[in-house]
Amino acid sequence: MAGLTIGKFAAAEGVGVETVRFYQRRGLLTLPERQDSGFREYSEADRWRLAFIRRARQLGFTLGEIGELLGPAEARSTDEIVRAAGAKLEAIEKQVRDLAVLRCKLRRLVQVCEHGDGDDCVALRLTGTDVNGKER
Amino acid sequence: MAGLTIGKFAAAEGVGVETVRFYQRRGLLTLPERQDSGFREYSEADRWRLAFIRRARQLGFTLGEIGELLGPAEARSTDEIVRAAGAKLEAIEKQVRDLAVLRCKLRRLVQVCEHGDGDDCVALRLTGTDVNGKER
DNA sequence: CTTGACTCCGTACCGGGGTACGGCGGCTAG
DNA sequence: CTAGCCGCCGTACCCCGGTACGGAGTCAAG
Repeated sequence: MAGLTIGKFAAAEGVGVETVRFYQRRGLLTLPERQDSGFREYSEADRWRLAFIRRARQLGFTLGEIGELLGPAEARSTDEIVRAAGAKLEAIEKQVRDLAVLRCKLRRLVQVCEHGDGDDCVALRLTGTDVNGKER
Repeated sequence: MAGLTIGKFAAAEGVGVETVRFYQRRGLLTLPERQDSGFREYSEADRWRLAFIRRARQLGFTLGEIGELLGPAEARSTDEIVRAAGAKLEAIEKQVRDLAVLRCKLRRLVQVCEHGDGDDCVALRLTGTDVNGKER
């Protein structure tokens, strides 16, 4: 059954209590039921929602994007999610390409420097011209 | 060729004036000569330094790391640069691997959702570790 | 009943990387 | 000479994603 208190709830998804409160403030988590004492009481739906947020974060979505996926209609269609995922995928792929370039630059830097004659390779200088090719 | 005023200097490397001042505050750019008027006067060495910073940023170094590479002795050995580049390379490679996983997840998400029967694929569910529990 | 863990709330803070503001003074072209 | 940039400075603000603090109230075990 539900009835998780914030600590259990947070622990269940491996985040901190403060993080849960933070997500609530951001409107990512809906305001939970309250016990008579005023303590928050989390349901399975809440738990699912938090899991969604964490997974989406791991997938590279920002909290803002997650908010858009999650609200405000609460009834985001699968379609929208797919589109968002598609867009994110594009972004990720670009990022991967960029990183590949970067990795390549760094590799060359290391290589050249390691058995170049030292001074020849003053501080990343080579990354500006040779390696890069075009730089702004 | 020296004697660039801050605006020209910044523009020459494609950054904003405020950014140059910001780098100066961070100690990434050394305090430049001043004209009698008090205006900053940038030399080629400064220009090179700024270029270094921008390139290093593009290579994924943080401003903190750049600061360590650049100072305080000004005479960082090639060795140190190489080591830093090597370490950065490691980090980048990890990042690439992570992104690859992520990309894979997103791809699966998109694929499954696109020709699954819709409800089967409620929002990112599949990407998690077998989350059940349905919303609505 | 007491103690200690948990929860409440607002607010402030962290690090990263800038960006903007506002009042002032210098510089240059018309 | 004067308008209109450009530069000076400190400070404040921005987004992002949290994290921490402190003084209350609550709950369960001993």
